[in-house]
Amino acid sequence: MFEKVNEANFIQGEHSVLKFWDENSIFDKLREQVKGNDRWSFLDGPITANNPMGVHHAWGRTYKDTYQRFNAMMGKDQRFQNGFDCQGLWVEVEVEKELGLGTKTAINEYGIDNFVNECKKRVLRFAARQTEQSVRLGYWMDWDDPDELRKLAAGIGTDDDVTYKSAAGKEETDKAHRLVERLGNPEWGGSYFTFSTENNETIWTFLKKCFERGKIYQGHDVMPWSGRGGSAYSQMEIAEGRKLTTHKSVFVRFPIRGRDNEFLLVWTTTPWTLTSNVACAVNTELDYIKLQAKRDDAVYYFAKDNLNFQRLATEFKEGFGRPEWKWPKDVPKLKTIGQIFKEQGGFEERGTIKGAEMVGWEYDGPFDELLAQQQSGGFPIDDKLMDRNGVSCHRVIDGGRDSRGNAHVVAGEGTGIVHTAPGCGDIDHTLGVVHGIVGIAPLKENGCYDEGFGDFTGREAISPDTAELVFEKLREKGLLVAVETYPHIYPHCWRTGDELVFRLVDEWFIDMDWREEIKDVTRQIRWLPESIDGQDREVEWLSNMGNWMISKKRFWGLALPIWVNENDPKDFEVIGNLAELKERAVEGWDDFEGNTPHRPWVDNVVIESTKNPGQKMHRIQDVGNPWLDAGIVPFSTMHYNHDHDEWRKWYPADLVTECFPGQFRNWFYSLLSLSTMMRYDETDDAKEKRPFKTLLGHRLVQNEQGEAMHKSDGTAIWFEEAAEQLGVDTMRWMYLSQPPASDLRFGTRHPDEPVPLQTPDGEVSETADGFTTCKVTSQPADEVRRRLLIPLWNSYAFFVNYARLDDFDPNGEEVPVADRPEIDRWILSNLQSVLEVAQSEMPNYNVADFCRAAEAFLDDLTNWYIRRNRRRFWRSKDASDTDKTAAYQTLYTVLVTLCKALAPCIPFMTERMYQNLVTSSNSDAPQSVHLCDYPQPDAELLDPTLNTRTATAQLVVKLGHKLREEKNLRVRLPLAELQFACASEEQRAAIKHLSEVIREELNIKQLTSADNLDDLVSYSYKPNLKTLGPKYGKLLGIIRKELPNVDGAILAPLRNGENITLTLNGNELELGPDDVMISTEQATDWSCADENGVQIAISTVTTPELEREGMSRDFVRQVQQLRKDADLDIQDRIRVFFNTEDEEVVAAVTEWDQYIRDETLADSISQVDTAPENASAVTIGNAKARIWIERV
RNA sequence: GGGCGUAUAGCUCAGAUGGUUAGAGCGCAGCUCUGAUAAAGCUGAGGUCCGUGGUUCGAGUCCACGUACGCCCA
Repeated sequence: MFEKVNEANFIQGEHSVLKFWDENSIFDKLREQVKGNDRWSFLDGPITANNPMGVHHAWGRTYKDTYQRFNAMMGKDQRFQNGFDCQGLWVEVEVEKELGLGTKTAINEYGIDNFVNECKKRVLRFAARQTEQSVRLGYWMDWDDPDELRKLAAGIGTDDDVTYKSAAGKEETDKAHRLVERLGNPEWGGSYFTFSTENNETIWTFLKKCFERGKIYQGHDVMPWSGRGGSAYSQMEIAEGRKLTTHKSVFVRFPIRGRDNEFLLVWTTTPWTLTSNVACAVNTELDYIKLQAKRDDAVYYFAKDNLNFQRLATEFKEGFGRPEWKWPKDVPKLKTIGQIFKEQGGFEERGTIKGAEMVGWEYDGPFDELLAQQQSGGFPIDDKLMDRNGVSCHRVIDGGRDSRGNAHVVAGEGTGIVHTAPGCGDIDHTLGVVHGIVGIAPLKENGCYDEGFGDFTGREAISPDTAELVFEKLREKGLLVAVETYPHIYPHCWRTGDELVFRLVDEWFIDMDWREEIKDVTRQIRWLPESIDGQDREVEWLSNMGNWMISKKRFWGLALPIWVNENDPKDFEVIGNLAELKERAVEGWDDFEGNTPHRPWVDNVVIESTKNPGQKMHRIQDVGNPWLDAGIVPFSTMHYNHDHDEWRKWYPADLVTECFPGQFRNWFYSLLSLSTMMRYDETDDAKEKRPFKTLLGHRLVQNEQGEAMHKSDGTAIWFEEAAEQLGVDTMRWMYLSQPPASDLRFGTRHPDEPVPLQTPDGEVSETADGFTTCKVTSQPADEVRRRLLIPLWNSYAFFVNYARLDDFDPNGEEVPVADRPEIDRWILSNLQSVLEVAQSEMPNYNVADFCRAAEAFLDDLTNWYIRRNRRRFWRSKDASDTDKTAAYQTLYTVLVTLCKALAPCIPFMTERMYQNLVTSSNSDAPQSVHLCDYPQPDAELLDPTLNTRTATAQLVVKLGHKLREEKNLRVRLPLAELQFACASEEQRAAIKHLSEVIREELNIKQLTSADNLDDLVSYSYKPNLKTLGPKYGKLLGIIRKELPNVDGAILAPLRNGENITLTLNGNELELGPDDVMISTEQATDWSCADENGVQIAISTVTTPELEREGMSRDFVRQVQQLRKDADLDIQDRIRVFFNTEDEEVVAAVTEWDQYIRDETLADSISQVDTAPENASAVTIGNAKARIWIERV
């Protein structure tokens, strides 16, 4: 027996389903059920376990869950392994904040071991949080118990033994860090953690292969550097951190040696680098102006084109290329150089010279008194350049061209004379090497000036005070020409927001000269959605990227397995795994053993050089780029190193899905590169090297206005806020039905409106992380509920509540489908079509199209099938009523099948429905909808003619409604006749076949088929331009104008398919039936319409008999409303009373007494002289009446 | 600065191959229907199809230039 269905209470229902799954271990049963079957391999991209989840994380996770659930219902064995990204600067930054440590020095003082332990703890804590949130989303993965993870977090850094219970239920007792390094291993199950020893060691394997191919090298280069972070940034990281900012830029003059009162005019946006100026670069082909200032007769040289160049004119008008990068309000428009000199007293032009003539000029630098400028060999000292120093190198050089042939020095923004500081700039550094000039690298790791820079020593480069000091000193020396505020896009640290500086560093790189191999692999992969051209984007990145900087001078991350000879920096080796390290170790192994291969523990293991026996090698202090951690997972999590056969089973993954903006140069890139290298010595087939077969990308989650949501201004929606206010099934459908190539406008958070959330543990007013929970509104969510969830629930409730009254037994003998009415066969046929879509689109990772088909089906179900069939369900019970049984069986089949088909998408609601519909009456059925087989379309039930036939009837009904509307004839008023004519015999047959349905829907007494409706309509004729255009060309204008005026009698043969000839404005034309389009207009007493070859006319004449019948239906309608208002049960009987002064109403009620009583379950209808106060005033026909009811 | 893409109703977007009166959903207004429905149906208002020129009998559609916006790369 079904349980009565009440209001949906979606969110409460979700919590009860979670409980049901948990108590009955449904997910475990699913895994058991598919174990050993054919495989479907999904590879999860690790989520950064550093913060709680927001709604933007839930989109991808919904895809992951839905495709896994679908494949599980299709019987596929899977790994179900979630991943957490654990290592890297982003964790360090948060832990630094927690601990109040601002600098690397502070971390060193705190103790690297303590700090690294805190990082591990933070990762474990947030992994626990994200696990809880994911479970709430209904995301089925092999989760660790969050409390077990928290237990491990608490144990890290203590000497206490911890007993940990793994996801697979195994218990193990050990020191916390020794347990933690093994998380995600095959015996324990659970999520993978990129800080695991398996993961780190597999990266060592990768780096060793790179080393064997000679791709690892140490670079001595100027790189973007974060002073606070104490670290260089790779190309990928810089791309994430570009911001619009303003700097004080400065025009400065350098006195030319040997020329009296003549200067190079130089401009820079980074005044701090002037301390380290070594040379000036010009473009040899450019014209340089010689300009004499009136104020002091000084002569300046700079590019001629720059004199009146409107600097940043476009940017002033239009901003810097992104909506949020408008010109800053408080920054004035930039002046031209000419204007600057005019304001300073005017100038005279004294001719021009070519840049080439200036090359070789020597000049005095602005800070030649600094020790660093005077030190032989530069700063730091370069042994090969001991014969020169900064001061002696000051001369004009040729800026040259880059690899694409573009000049480094161009006219425009600056002065055409580029201040060159090889210790402070990328191109500068290259130029320095080419021209054999010394470098001066002023900054230490912390971003402050080193010794040797006078008053600057110890100052922070990016501090505005430093720039002021530079200006002050230049002013004293008479070198300052002008200072201005200059807006530009400048690289910033992507996490801390700090400005980056350029600094000479030693970092480790992978030479990416094997990029063609990676491109070949990229081309073997299917990139979805097709519209975003993912493959092209990836290939383009691979073509343009530079060598991969993999080192970072930080603390928490992969310990790069590079050991360097202490006597010879060129002698280094890469170690491929811990066993190899143990074998090679000559010192420090015993202290290290038992710790994870992280800093600081691994740092003290010393090995002996192979090339130089007897010499010791130490590990470099750097940690690795975190994208190595995420890129190795197709190998590490599938046990490449320890169980190659197992790995072979799951590699390559069938699917990877992530939010794509940014990932082409991050995770996708690292996956492809690492996989290509890992397999280089195993296969030559690019297909065999691909880490995944298909990539499904999706775009970003935005607010309802289409703007980015930010944590900082309170517009980012926390996962719980949405889950407990909108419902998770709702959210999932929003994600799944959204085209992945477009941003999802999710909803709006109202940071000023705190609301408490109802949870199973009671009401909460903040998230577990301490954020106040605020109101979230979402029109898209409302629409999903209105379009999908509510109608589905109501269909289900309708079925169950009537089935209960009738004691319907779902296990009873089936009425053969062939014996059921057409409408039953129609909805069953439509159901098969939906299943066909599921079977074609779900394996194609196109769930959105399936969602669309399901919504369209649900619309047919509620607004046609159920509405049309209500009477079959509510008529009185009769055991031999096979038609009624057929109705129940049909709707039951539809609901149960739909439940299964939608289960991967909306797992909660379908489970609730399934439990009541199926398991309540069938103990043999699978215990959960998610343990069912995914429904397959049944070809026998699929009948396309049913669909077109019904569509034709629906079309007639639609046209009929339209005509009633136009003539203001309400549907309750019966009309006498509808005539129809059709273009095809098929349509005529369909309408005849379903004439009963049409009559009921339109409340029309009689349907008449006609060959044509000529007597009821007149025709109008229009030219068919598509056929006439090619024939008559320019005459078309005349034809269009004149054809409607031609006598209808002349054109009539066209309607019978005959050709005609006519003369228009002296032009003789021959017209065929295809050349003219004919439309209908109506005659008196009839109203006509046509569409798709179906033409109908309804009689608009009413009679007193029809009016009275219409009034009786009005009366019924009003009584039903009263029943509803009184909250009566559908089987309650009533007595009806009415009061009116209109005789027609009395006549109608008397005439239709039996009908009204049947329809309203009324025992009696009585006319009463006076109505009580609360009687309802209604309109019956055109008359007034008051009616009221009493329950019997 | 280079490359790619987009521009259609208040909002989100459809509109092969050029063709008559440019559509849908949401929102808005009105009407209708309703013993499951927080529904549904119909009608209506609302358009400089970014601008300018061109090709054509005919351009939202093709071409050129311009403008704005987005993405990628410097």
